[in-house]
Amino acid sequence: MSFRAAVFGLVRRIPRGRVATYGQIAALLGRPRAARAVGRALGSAPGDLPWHRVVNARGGVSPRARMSGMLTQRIRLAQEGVALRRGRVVLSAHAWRGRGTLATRGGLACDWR
DNA sequence: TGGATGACTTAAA
DNA sequence: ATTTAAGCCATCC
Repeated sequence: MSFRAAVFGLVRRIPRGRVATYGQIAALLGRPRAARAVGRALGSAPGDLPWHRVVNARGGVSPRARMSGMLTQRIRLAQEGVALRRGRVVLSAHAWRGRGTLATRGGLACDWR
């Protein structure tokens, strides 16, 4: 399975009203330093993928070529109850804890602060 | 095969 | 709080 497919699979497990960071996704996939690649993968995500639930380490909507995407992301997040305070998601309140995400491989604790 | 490309991240200034 | 610089990486061409 390609890294990309794995990313999609994991993103689909993020519950409504919750968000994950690029780094978190990468870590959960066993590639703690592939955060950047995660973002790149989302660039070509299927239309039904809840890509809007992925934000950067600071809880903000990462800048991108087209502004429309950022707008959509903010709107979609708001629609499911994820509010942005000063332009950032309050991770302490909406961060996805991804428990049991990788029951198979051990020692993959998502390390975030 | 090799280099370019970002929806990243962290450390430092 | 902001900005810069430098790693890091799966894809794409």
